[in-house]
Amino acid sequence: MDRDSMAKDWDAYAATCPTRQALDRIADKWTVLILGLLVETGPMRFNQLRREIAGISQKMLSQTLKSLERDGLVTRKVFATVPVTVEYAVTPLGATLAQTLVPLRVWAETHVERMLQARAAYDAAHDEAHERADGNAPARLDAA
Amino acid sequence: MDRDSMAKDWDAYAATCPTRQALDRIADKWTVLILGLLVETGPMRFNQLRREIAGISQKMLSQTLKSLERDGLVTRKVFATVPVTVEYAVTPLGATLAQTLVPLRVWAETHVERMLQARAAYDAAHDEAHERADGNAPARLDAA
DNA sequence: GCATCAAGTTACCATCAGATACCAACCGGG
DNA sequence: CCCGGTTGGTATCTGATGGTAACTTGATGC
Repeated sequence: MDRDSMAKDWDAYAATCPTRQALDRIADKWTVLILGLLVETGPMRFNQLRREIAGISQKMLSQTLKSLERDGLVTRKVFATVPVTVEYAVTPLGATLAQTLVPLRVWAETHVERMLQARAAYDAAHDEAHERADGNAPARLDAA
Repeated sequence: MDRDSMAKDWDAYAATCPTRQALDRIADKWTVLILGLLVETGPMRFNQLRREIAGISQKMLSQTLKSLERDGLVTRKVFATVPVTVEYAVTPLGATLAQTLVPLRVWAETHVERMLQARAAYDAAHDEAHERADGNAPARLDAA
């Protein structure tokens, strides 16, 4: 009855909880972009994904896709066509994840300007403090 | 009207877009846990965070907090108490981010079992294919 | 004088991400 | 016939990154 129907107190704040590893996998730049694309565009081929996600390397793409497939978030379908074709698609489980990942990408696109402003202000304050503290490097100690 | 209220075509799928770096920072295990904790518990001190987030090292905590402060997502307040006390709190901007990060942690806690099942199935299929390269192998269709 | 707590920093090492090159099958052109 | 181009990867090398543990600073207490 209560074998696995109930969440058994999974806690991402516990070091050894599998949730920690899961979070590490899903809270990932490439995962956000890949799942977001697959969910919005539908099934895609390997090189199609690679072209759409500018700047991703084959290694990271294939590696991330393999992880996602292993965790049941995407499916991989091979077509024995002329040059072999491989199609990736999100699973229902992956779709539920994508629904929480897409807002993350949207947040980034929406608030990146504010972050850049904050960063510039922080750096300016730091440069100022650095310059007025001393014009030269006083802490020139030998490496112990 | 549209001085900076309008997003100027930021695109996380473009390799050089700052959104990519922003996404890399916010789509991070420790960022999810730190912001989630600060938003739910309120301002916290350094070692308090360290104790609550089991398994995080001082290095990663201070590093992540410094990034978050630089990007205007948390504030750092130093109290000149007996042993110096430092309090971290989320900014309004950080709070908006936390609202999209918390569901991510919740998703992980909710669906980790399904992921573990999928992973076990995937690994079993792989081990099977690896150990027995004969007979009634279902994944032996490609005949490579 | 020594240990202790707070909040870090630093050194060191294992792992990882990124760039590049290569592979295998197939096809079209010269 | 050989060259280059397509698909979907793997292999290699290197610089960046994450984790572990030790050291720092500064006051407090025994």
